Amino acid sequence: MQPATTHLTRPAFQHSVNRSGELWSSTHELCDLLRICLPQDLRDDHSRYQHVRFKAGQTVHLNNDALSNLFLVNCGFLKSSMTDDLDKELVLSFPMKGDLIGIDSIHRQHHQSQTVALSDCDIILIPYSSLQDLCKKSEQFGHTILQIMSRELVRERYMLGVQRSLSAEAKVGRFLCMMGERYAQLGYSSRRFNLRMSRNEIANYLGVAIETVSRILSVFHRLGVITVNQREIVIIDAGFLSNLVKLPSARDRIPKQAVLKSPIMINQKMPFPIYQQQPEFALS
Amino acid sequence: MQPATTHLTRPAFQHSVNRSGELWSSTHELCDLLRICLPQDLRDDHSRYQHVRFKAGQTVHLNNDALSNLFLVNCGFLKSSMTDDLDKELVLSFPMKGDLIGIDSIHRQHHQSQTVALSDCDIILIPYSSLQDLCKKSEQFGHTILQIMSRELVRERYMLGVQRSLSAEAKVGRFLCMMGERYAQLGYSSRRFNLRMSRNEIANYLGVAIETVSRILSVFHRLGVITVNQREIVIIDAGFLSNLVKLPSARDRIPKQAVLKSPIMINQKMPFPIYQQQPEFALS
DNA sequence: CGTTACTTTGAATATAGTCAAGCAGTGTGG
DNA sequence: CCACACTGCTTGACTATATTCAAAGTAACG
Repeated sequence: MQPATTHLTRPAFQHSVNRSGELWSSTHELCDLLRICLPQDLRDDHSRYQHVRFKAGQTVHLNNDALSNLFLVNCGFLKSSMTDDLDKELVLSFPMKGDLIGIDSIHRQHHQSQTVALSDCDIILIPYSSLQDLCKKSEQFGHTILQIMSRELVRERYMLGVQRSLSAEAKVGRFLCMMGERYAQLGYSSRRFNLRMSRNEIANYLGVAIETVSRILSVFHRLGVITVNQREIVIIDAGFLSNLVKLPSARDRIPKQAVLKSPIMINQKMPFPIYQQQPEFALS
Repeated sequence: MQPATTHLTRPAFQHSVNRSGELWSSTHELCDLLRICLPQDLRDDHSRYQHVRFKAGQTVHLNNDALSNLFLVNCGFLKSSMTDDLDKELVLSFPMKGDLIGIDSIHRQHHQSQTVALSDCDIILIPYSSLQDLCKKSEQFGHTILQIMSRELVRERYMLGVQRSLSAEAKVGRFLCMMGERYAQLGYSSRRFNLRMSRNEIANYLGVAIETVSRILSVFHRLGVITVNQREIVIIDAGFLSNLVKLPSARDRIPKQAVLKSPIMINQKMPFPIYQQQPEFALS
C-alpha cells in the first residue's frame, strides 16, 4: 500500500524541554487526565511530570526505542503505527487527550510501535520507573494501571472484531461515530469535526483501500447521513452510521442518487461503547 | 456466519472441585507455569491455588461473569471467544498450557469473553484478590504482571496485523506454523500435531469463511507443503507456510496439480516470534 | 445402521482492490 | 499574480479474492 516509513525525524528532546516553558504536572493532574480518581495514598505524593511539546509531523517515539517513558497526551492528535511482516505501515490508533501511549512496550522494554504527532501536541512524560514507584506507593494505583491496560486490550480487541466481521461501509460508519464520540469526550461537538488524519491513514486503520474510504464517504454524503468537505465531517444520522451492516449492492442502487431498490441492513443492537466515558471506571 | 452461542453449560464449580482430587499449586508452581522466575520476595509465600478440571465442551467462564478468578491453564486446550455487535461469535484465542485467561476482565471487573474447553483441561484458579496480594507483596511480581498484560496486547495486535494485511492463504499458513510453535513449546512435535479445534473455529479465528480454510488446506496439501488428514497436520515446509504472501491466482494454476505457471510470492523477512519462548521475559 | 455434525469441492456472485485518469487545493518561483 | 508542480482526494472501469450457496462425501455417535 504505502511505504512503511516516510522520513521520520527524531524528536529534539532536550531542545523541546528547554523551550517548553518548563511545564510540569502533579500526580493529581495525571490522574485527572487519565480519568481516574487520585488514590488516597497518593494524596501527599509530590512527584512532578515533565511536559514536552511536539510539532505536527514530529515523532514521539520510534519502533524499537528502549522503554524509558510512557507518554500521556495532554493535548493534540497523534497516530500510532507499527510495521508489519511485509514492511507495510499499520496504523494502530489515533491517540488524543487522556490517552496513554507506550504500554505495549512494557513487555519487551522496547517500543513495539511508533507514534507521530498529527497536530501540535503537548505530551506528559511518565518515566516507567515513576510508574513503578506509584504502583509501589499505592496499591490502588497499581490496580488502576492494570485496569487501563485491560481496557486497552478490550479496545484493541474491539478493533479486531471490526476488522473481521464488518463490511467496509460499516467500518467507515463506525469510525466516524467513534471519532464523534471521542471529540465529544474532549468537549467538542460529536456532530461536526475535522478529521486530523488523511484518507490514507483512515484506510490503513480500517484495513481497506483508500479508494474504498473515499467512495463510501461519497455514498454516505449522497444518502444524506453525513456531509463531507475535505476533512470536515458533519454527522447527520449517527444511528445510521453506527448500526449500518451493509448497503444494498451497487447494482441495486440507482447511480448518483439516494434512491435504493433494496433495503439497507441495519443492526438493532446497541453498539459497544468502546471509547465512551466509563463512570464505573473511576475508583470510588 | 455461525450462531454466537450454541448451548453453553455453566461449569459445576463446587462439584468439579470436590471431585478433582483436591490438587493445589504453590506460588512457585504458578510462576513456573507462567514462565517467569519466582521473585525473591515471594520465596516464603505459602499461598495455594486450587485446580479445577473441566471436561471437553464445558464452559470455564461466560461473557459478563463477574471477575472473581483468573484462570491459568495447567493442561488441555481451550477456546476463548466474544460476541460481536452482530451477535456473531468471534474466536479470540486458543489458550493452552501456561496461558492466563481472563485478564481482559480486569477493566470492568466482568469477563468480556467466554472460554470453553476443547479437550479435558486442568485449570488453576487465581482469585483476583490473590493476584493483588502478590502484587502488594512483591514489586517484581507486579512488574511481571504488567509484562504479561503487555505481551497479550502485543499478541492481539499481531493478530490485528494478520487480519488486515494478509491474504487468506498467508493467514492459514501462519496459523499452522504458529500452532506448530506452540506445540513445540509444550514439548510436542512442531511438525506433526492434531488441531484441537474445528475448521469452523479456525475460519472464525482467522476471519475467513470455513470453505476458504478447507480449500487452502487442500491446496497446501497438493503443493506438498503439508499433509492433512482430518485434524492431523504434518508440516513439511514450515518456511513456505510462514513466509507465504500469496499463491498465484487460481487461473494460473493448473487445476488439481502442483504445477504453477507464475511464481509463488514469498516474504523474505523473518516472521515475528509472537508465541515463541522469550528468554528475556524471565526475570533475572 | 441411520442420524448428525463436520468437511470438502464446485459454481456463481459480490465485495473490495488495483489501475488509471482527472480534480481540487496548496505552495513555489518566475 | 499567474503558471506550474505537488499532494491528496475522488471517480470510473476492470479484476481478483474470497464469500455464498449448493451438493456430496466422510467421520462420529447413539
